[in-house]
Amino acid sequence: MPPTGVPPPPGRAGRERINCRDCANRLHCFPANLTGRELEQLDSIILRSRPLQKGEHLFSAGEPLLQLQAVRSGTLKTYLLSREGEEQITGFHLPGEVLGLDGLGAFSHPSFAVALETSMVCSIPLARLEELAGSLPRLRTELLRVMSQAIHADHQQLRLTRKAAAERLAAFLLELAQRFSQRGYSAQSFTLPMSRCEIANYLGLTSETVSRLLSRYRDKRLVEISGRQVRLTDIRRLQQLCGLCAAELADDPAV
Amino acid sequence: MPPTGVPPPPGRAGRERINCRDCANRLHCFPANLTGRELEQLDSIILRSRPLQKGEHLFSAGEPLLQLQAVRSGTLKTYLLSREGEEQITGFHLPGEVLGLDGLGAFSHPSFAVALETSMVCSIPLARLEELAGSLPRLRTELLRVMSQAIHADHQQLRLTRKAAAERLAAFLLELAQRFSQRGYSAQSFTLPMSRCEIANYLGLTSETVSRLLSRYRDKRLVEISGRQVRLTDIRRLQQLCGLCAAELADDPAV
DNA sequence: CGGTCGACTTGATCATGATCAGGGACTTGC
DNA sequence: GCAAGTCCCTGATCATGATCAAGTCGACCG
Repeated sequence: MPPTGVPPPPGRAGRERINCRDCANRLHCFPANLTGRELEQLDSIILRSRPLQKGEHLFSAGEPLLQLQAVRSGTLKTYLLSREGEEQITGFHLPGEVLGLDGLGAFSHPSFAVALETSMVCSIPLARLEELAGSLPRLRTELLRVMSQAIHADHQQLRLTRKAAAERLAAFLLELAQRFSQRGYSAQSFTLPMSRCEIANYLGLTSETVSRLLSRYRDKRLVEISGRQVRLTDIRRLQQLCGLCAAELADDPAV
Repeated sequence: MPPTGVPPPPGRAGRERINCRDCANRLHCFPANLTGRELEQLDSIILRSRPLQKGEHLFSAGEPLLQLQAVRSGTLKTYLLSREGEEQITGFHLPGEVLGLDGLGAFSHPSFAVALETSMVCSIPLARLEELAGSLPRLRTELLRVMSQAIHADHQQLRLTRKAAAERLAAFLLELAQRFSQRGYSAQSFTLPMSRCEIANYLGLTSETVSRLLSRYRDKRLVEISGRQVRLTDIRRLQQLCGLCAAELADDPAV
């Protein structure tokens, strides 16, 4: 297996006492806008458990939702399972991203979360979080921010769904690159934490189509691909592609 | 124009002082689980403004988001506008449903909301809501519930996207029926508040496909259709259809 | 080392739904 | 009344991406 897409955050040994203040993910995580004392209070209710191995589930649909969970390192995917047993991936989650938001209302998970590689997660017990939210206005604001971002992201994803396959995949790669870059990794060069199949599922395509498109991108010198290792060699044209339709990729000599 | 899909809630004259306690939508709205004093406090910060006419915008992308808004009567749609000017409908909103959740983080609307028919809306100023949330734990829970439901609904919508057209439309009709029914109207017989074009846009189809499918449903005696007036004559088989693919609708003699 | 397994790639064919085109029903305004 | 406009329906054709079918590559393992 190729190396993982999301190595542990740079500049931090794994051994020391982990806390939010020093966490490399802080600015992309839940407590992005909390300060000093607030951060300490939040920190004091957070639980950090053992790493999840690749393929291990963090939670499953139907289980009670007793805590929100934030990715600390690694990558997870969340997915729904239909009655017929079809998996529908609803998201890939990088460090700093919060899981469990879809079940807060029902206090029960509607979805599954599984690690795509060895991953660490911070757990925030709901009962204590709600209690703390009473005294920390900024924490409330943060909660709303995180949830509202999730809603907006879902809408964007929904919008993508209507575009041609080539455009969807380009947008997916660019979005991944941007998220890696925000987290201090290269935007040009990274390792996909997920399989072609999972990308396809997420984008509403088949793995064959994803394969073919990646090959086409490679032939057009937009990307270099080797297994899950990706290098975006022409981000500009990938971005242009996102505004165009698939036909334009095939026909336009500029692409 | 045909009669509106969502008449004013039964049992309430329009003239008296409107409040949450007596509102027909209460149980499907924001304050579903609030009681006595809590309800009064929430009620005291809510503003009710003049009705929106069909086609009037409640808000537009880019505008500051100073209040959450709940549909009191009528129907609205929310949509995103791409740089190229393409509209993507993100939802149809019946009485009791809350608008603006996608922009809470940024304090600015990412989407547009427009009335599909004459509609009334209750506005909840954000500043006062956040203040009130500090003292009312149950209000905080409600906020989370509403947002989390929105996220879950978006995931379901995303899941639908992968199904065949016939299935998507059937699921759409059934979901609408269920929402009407929850609000005290008939689940069998209702008037669509939106055009074929808008249904198509929402479902990621074309209006031609929606038209054809409705005709096919009619031929198969699953529905009766007259303009925007819909009668679901065989809900059972529509439900079965949701688990099947389009081919099965065409081939299966049972359908 | 050979063998197996899963992930990935590539080619050929097919079907779903988009696109293009035309016509009808109904509303609104003059 | 007629004209113009919008919404809706239906038919014909086309293209995108799914499906079916091999085959390759690399990792892991006895």
